[in-house]
Amino acid sequence: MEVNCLTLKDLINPRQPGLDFAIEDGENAQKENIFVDRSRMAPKTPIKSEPIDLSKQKIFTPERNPITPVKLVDRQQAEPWTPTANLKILISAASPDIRDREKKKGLFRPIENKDDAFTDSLQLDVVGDSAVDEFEKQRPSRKQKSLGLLCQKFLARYPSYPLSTEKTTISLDEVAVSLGVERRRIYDIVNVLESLHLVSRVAKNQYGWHGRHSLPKTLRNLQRLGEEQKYEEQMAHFQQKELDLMDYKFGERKKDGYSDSQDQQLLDFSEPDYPSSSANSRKDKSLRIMSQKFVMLFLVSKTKIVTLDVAAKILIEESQDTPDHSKFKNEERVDVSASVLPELKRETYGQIQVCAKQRLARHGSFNTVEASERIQRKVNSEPSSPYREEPGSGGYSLEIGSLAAVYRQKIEDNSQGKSFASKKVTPPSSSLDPAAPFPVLSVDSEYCVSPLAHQVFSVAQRDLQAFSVQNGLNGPAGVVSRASAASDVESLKPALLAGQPMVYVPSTSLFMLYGSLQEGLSSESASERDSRSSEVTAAAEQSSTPSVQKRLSEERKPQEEEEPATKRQSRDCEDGPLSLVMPKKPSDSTDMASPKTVGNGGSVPLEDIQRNGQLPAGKEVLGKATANCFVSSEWGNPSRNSEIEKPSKENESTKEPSLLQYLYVQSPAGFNGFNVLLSGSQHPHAVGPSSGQLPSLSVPCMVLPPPTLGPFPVLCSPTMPGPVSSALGALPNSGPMNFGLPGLGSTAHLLISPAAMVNPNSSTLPSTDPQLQGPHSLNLSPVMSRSHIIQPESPVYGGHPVSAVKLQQSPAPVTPKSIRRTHRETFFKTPGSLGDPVLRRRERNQSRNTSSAQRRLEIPSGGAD
DNA sequence: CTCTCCCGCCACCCG
DNA sequence: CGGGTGGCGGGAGAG
Repeated sequence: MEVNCLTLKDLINPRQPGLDFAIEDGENAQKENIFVDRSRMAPKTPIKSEPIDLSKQKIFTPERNPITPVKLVDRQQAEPWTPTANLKILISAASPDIRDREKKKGLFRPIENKDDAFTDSLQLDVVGDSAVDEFEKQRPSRKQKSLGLLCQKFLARYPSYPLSTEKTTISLDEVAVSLGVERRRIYDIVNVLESLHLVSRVAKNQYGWHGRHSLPKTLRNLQRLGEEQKYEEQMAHFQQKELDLMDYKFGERKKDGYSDSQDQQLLDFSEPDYPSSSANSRKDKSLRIMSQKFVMLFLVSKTKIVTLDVAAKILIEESQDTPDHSKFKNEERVDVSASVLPELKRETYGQIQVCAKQRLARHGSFNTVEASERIQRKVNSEPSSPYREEPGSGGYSLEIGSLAAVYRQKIEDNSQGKSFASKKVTPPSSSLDPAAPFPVLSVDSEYCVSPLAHQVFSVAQRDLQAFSVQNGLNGPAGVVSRASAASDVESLKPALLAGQPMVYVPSTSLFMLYGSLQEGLSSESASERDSRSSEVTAAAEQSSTPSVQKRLSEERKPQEEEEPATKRQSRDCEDGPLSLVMPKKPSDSTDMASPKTVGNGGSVPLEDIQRNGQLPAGKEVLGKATANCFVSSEWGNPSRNSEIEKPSKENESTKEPSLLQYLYVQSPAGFNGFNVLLSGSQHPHAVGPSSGQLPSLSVPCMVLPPPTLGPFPVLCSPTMPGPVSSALGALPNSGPMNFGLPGLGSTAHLLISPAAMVNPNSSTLPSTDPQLQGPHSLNLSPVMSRSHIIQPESPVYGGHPVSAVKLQQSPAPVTPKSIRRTHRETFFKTPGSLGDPVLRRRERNQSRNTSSAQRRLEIPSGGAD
């Protein structure tokens, strides 16, 4: 694997999720990634500065958001290598005027693929000529252009949970420009999102961004509709057929079965009358409707496995009105939907494939382990082929059960060999212990925690995957990692298990969907939330050592309860972004998928698990590498939503959204291979007032196990130092979490500090924003007692070396004040959410006052939902 | 070679 | 009638 250090640049420009993932070694994937990175990196200029002028619109913040950079990223991603991407970046970096001009010229549009020439020139300036050549060589592959990625980019531009007060307008043109794609593509995305009510059309060229607030409801409704439609049955029917077909094929028969005729019986129902669908005249509805139906299928599916084939059949049947050829189109529609919702697509797709295969192979029972192995193999073999659904080959996603199995094995293996890592990494057990107050400092000192922020998280979500992959976190089998690495977002497919615990890979979309679902489902009680997570964990269950976790969880609960109001929001954040999704019980009427853990996984007693929600997450993480972020996020989040946003604002205040979201340091000295993820710019900075409030800072950090270690327990360091324990109690997030997997034993622990630590005085951090922004110079807050200089030896991507960062650790105990939720929030937030500049600002302002310590999130009334 | 799905033309419809 | 939308064919690209 390549070394993975994130350079500041990287941090600065949050890459898109998808791309990041790709980073892996996978040949193809890497190529892409690499290029992308380069392009990103190439422009040393503040890439993020401003992506594009979305600003025109009133409230949009998306652009500015840290995430916003996504745009840039997006572009890059979209056209990663292409000069165009660079060009775009440059332009964006450049003054608005320039941008405008460019736009006018229409450079961008053509740009997508074609402008190379033009871009080249530009790029040259910024980047080296050679680079250009390379770029040209590698044009953006189709993958890069995929709808899935595009969709992610799109989503990244907007806050997941926009304040109600704020209205975000989406200008199709702007988006198209910023994403470097044609409008036509944007329509596809918008239509799908519209079907989920994430956006709604306001006027021509104008869509309103609703965010995920209503997503849970929407999903519930869809689920309900799907249930009414009896999609589940249909699916089962078709799936069965599919399997049979496979068998037949092998046997000799051919696909008769497939034919719809038989199936049609099931299909009688009429189209869903989903309100949202603006089924007006025209076909237009098709995409929207198809999307909804597709989602419905997914939601309804107990197995959570939905093959495109099956979906297409069902949906097609429903929409028979259209002529035959239409069928084909419908399939395409489905495909589009799937593309937009990559996770779903992949997952389902892959899963089915796997199952079928297995079945075929073994006529019989499906051995999870074997299955997983196969999958791994496949994944390994074709990491790079994101697109390929791998029709025969397996899927990327694994069932929890299989995943867990593999995972465990891997863990064992790893743990044995790599125990060392765990040793080192794992700081004082005490630290881990929830009860123990917070080892944060110690951790920091030991591990070089940086006072950076949570934004990290958002980034982390995206990048963690990459990290993990790179780092070799792929532990469990590499399966996950590889899969994720595979390239695009798409490759990362979470496996969703319908009633079961889900293993979720953090992909934006999925996150959104699932997170929301959870939220919605369990709207209220934190406890439920916990339970969910616990469920999720189920898969991991065994592994976890509950004791600590339990404690943590216990502590948390109280806290959570304490802060009901906040909870909601926080919850959102938590659930949403973080996610592991576990369908819990749907508190609400519908239980979407949730409710029961079906089972693959686990049978872990919920009780134990509950607290462990984290653990599970951890497991997943292990499994999927990427998961890390999520996990942490969840923990932390209890109250964080609002906060999260706030922080972001703060960043923004500086103006640039924090460029740095987090710093990834590859095994700095002393770490034994552990990589540290520092949150960047998160400071609460808060400007004056707030700063005062926040005396001490702890730095949130994540320690990533060395590549060698596959699975690892995650340690979250609460931002708070000493008081932490209390803090924990107060805030769910705050507590350090230790996730240990039983099997892991020696595995390294990840420390994640959800909350960012702020420096009380901040003197050190004063310029946080700038610093953060500044790619190169980062000052970590003095918080750290010791200063570590971390040099990223090998930059992960482009290899851009990150400038060395010095971390000063200040033993100083962090006071709660310092801690700002902001960090955390950001941390946990999904990329999209993070990005919202506007929110940040507002929140920031609002939040500023909130002193509180720790983590109480005060959510501005408005913010709450 | 097969198959997926991206591109973008151009028709549909709204205003 | 103009322009926003988006259906749908063609073909590039990936396996």
